[in-house]
Amino acid sequence: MEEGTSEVPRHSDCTDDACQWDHREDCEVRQILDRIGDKWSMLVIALLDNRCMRFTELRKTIDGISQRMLTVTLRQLERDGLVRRTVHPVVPPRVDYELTPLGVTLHATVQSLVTWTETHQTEIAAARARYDALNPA
Amino acid sequence: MEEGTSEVPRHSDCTDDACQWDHREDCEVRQILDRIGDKWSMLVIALLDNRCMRFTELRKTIDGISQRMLTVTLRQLERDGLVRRTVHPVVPPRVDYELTPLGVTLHATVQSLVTWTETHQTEIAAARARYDALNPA
DNA sequence: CAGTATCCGTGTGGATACTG
DNA sequence: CAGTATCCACACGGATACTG
Repeated sequence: MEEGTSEVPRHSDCTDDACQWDHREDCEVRQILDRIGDKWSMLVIALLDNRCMRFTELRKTIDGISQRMLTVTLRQLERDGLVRRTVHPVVPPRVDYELTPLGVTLHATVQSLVTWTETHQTEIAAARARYDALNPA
Repeated sequence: MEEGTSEVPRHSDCTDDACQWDHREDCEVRQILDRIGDKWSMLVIALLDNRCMRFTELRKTIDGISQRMLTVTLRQLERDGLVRRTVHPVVPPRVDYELTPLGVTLHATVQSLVTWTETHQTEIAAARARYDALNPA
């Protein structure tokens, strides 16, 4: 924990305003980006937009997710303050999940990334085809 | 390859406009998001903004990346049409990397995610601390 | 229903050595 | 300098079984 290095360690010769974040392994931005970039978190965030969903409802909607990974993902998102988990003391148990206000703001940002991907997926597919044609296995 | 299911398989009870993409495992959006969400791609995209950089320059700037992973990451980005690789036939070799126009558009989108993270990282840290306090290991 | 617990396969990525 | 080529460790995540 070398907290002594108090300066923001952006790379030394960076003079560009757009280069706002550093690139250390322990960079907090990267910690959070790793969460967002994991296999399932974005799917859950996207689904919970404006909506409250139950565990099984999420499980059925997200194709291919295992019970374990849904639990793990929801716990992480809850820990990060992005999702609120509400347990109803009934039998059988009922647990609702919804975005927190913080989660809602993330959803908007993630949505723009999704939109970018949708907009450009044909270009990317074309680029890949071109590359693969020029670079045989 | 069940191309027969021509309908977009968004979850059946979704009536929300914000729910624009489906959640299948083979969803193209997810393929691309997986690339963007991998360990190093975003770092490279972020660094190449408005700039042309050499291999070693990237290597030195991105803390913790191995030679292998930088090569792999750059090749994937090149294949996706996001980065252009230029080899100068000199000795010793010189290879420059820069964003393509498509890569530039992605950079803008990624940057908004980075900005979100920077803006909210203290909130997330607080939420984690709160959660960890309530949920002992 | 909404989980936990356990086991285990695989892919991602790190370390190291070598090369045009 | 800018890579390839191998080898390998470990975290991620899937399958299965069990439970309050």
